[in-house]
Amino acid sequence: MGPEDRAGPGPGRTIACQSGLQACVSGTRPDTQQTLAYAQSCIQAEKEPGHHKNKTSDHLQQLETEPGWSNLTVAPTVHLSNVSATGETPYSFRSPESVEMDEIMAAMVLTSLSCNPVVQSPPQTDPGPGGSSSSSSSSSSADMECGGGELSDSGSSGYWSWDHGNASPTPSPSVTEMDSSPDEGLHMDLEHGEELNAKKPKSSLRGVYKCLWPSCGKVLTSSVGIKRHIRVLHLGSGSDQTQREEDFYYTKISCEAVDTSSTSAPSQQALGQGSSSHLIWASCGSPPGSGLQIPPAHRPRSNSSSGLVLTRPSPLSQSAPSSFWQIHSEHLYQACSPIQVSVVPRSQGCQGWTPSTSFSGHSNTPLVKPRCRSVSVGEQWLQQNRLQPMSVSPSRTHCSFRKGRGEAKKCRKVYGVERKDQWCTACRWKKACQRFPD
DNA sequence: AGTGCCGGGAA
DNA sequence: TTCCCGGCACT
Repeated sequence: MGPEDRAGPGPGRTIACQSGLQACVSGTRPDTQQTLAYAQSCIQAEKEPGHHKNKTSDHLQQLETEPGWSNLTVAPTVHLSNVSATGETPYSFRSPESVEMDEIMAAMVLTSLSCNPVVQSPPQTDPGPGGSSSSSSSSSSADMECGGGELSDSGSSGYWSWDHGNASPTPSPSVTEMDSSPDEGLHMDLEHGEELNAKKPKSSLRGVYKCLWPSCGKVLTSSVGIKRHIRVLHLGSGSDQTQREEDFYYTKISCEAVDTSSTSAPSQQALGQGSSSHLIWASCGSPPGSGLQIPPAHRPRSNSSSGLVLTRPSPLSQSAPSSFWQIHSEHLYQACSPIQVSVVPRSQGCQGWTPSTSFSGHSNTPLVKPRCRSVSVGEQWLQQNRLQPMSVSPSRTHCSFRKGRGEAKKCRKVYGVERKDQWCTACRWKKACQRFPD
């Protein structure tokens, strides 16, 4: 209700304007997007004077009555003084030159801010039980959650493409899912992603291809490009085999090509769950991965990626049970076989989720180790939600494998000694289990 | 006996 | 640094 409305052309602008103003007034560093939205909206406002005024005041009233926005009391005030002060002697009063100046100013603001990472701290209180907003809160909390503020549609150039029809900086609906149970989170990632797409018919979906190579987050817009990138930078000029393996190392990410905020949001919300995470877009000025290349010697096993890598299910990960997003997280020990988690019904009691090694036709023989030891979704998930270790995927919660020692099953128990190759590396090395930490 | 993993050592 | 394992604590 709320957010969807706000996502619309008119109200969205107003909200954005308020937020921007509030941020400015409160002295905190304004959120880039909000500020952008503010600038943008003001520009827009000036271009359509009368219309703006009515809408603004109407919407302000509406806002003030909305519980979720009650904390924005400053904003309306400021906004009113700003808008109506100039608004009563409205924009029509202005000369074209002044309008143009404002546009220039706005452009400068955009330019100066667009490169700043978003360090958000809008202390947006919980909208409360009003339910108006699971997603209204998410609209800004998404920004909060994500560390990937540097996301930008067009990188450091400072140019922000903006879909006016979709001008609201409403990030994505999906952040609230972090509060929900982890498993739901996975589901909701998916669902929200779809919802998001459904809600934004205007923005076109575009696929980008992300390099899954550890520590490389290169994102390219063409599969050919990403293949070349992988072949050249990671695989080296190699044999036929390496040429065929390029597919293993990238994944396609669907993202919205137009709307910056919504593009970054779904990824951000996933990213935000991890520490020191970042999503690297190829279009960004300096993708960390681009300068960070792994010497071929480390290729086969090195799995420590410097950040969370967000992927869509690729050929590598399509069998992930319910997760749309894969998270690569850093391992102390290079963890994990390239396993895919799939729930295999087993007759023998509660073995629970049984990772099965089906890595694109690779066998699970320990000798043949695929190059990319990607983290299984389940494991990624566990690691990602290490803070909430008790809640696990349903397939696991069904089974009460709570044994006395510790609380979690370790690789040994889960896979058994006979499948030691599927243990996490730490377990194989008789170290503290990384996959199922206590 | 089975398990988890620390500490240490080999490569 | 990576990998492995003896050995201990614990169940």
